[in-house]
Amino acid sequence: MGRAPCCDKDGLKKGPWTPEEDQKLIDYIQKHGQGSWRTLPKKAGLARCGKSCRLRWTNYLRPDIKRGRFSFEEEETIIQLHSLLGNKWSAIAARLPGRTDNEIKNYWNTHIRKRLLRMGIDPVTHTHRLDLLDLSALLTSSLCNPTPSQFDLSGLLGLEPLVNRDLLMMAQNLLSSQCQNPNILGQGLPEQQHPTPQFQEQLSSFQVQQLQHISQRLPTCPDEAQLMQPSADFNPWQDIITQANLSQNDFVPATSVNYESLDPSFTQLIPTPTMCAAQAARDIA
DNA sequence: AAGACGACCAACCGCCGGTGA
DNA sequence: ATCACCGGCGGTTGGTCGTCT
Repeated sequence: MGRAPCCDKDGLKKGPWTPEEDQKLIDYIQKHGQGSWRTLPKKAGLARCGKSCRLRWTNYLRPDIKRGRFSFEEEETIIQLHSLLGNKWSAIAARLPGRTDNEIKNYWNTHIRKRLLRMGIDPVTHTHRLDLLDLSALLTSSLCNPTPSQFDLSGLLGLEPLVNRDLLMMAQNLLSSQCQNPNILGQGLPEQQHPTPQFQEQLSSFQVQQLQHISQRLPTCPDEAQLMQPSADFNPWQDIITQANLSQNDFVPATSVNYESLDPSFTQLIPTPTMCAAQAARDIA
């Protein structure tokens, strides 16, 4: 049983602050300084709880607050600090003069987090994800340029603990179409490895044209700089995630992959998701 | 024109740690 | 050692506004 909320008493106002309330708070703090939040509202003539006053002051009324859009430098700083500190918003805010923890938290959740996801970066671990195009790259290289040993699909099953099984099946399905040799892929799989009817339905809406479309939009001969910096408004993984109606839970962070458990021919293709995507696009084209 | 939808963000909520009685 | 109080923190909510259909 937690403590009762500090402002559940009758008569205390909640919700948005009016300009008059703001002015009362500013006047009081300019005259007496901040602190003693519990008693401040009464002294300042405000029908608010102390907590509400403190929040209003620290997040909005403080004179040293910098308003307006975050600069590119600030954004980069937030990303770097978040990779070190995690969701320690107050610690991050302490290193960004004029910005509040609440503002940074909001900005992270509404802008940066989404941008990282679009770039194929896990916003929690700050690492690239092992995702569908990683798999497609692995499969493409292994199956479309086959040697007898690479035709053995048993090695692919080693990926199964790492990736949603349906996702693995989808990758196989995609590439079986691309390789125009679906029989190869169907061989050697135990019955339980085949996708559920429900998932097959999903697959039907996610056809090879989509991947071809994506491959056309990738640079044909990307240099390393381009590979490492996917365009902000285009991310092939996001397209695929959207098309296939997948969720984040269908993926595992690349850092959690046990590379040693994989066939060497796969691990050499893993370096970055972007590299894999470009390789897959080249192979398909 | 209007309703649906999503993005944004101020504000709230519950919890935690520090402190003093 | 225990309890109450206080300030602070991170997660979540809900109102507002712009865009889309």
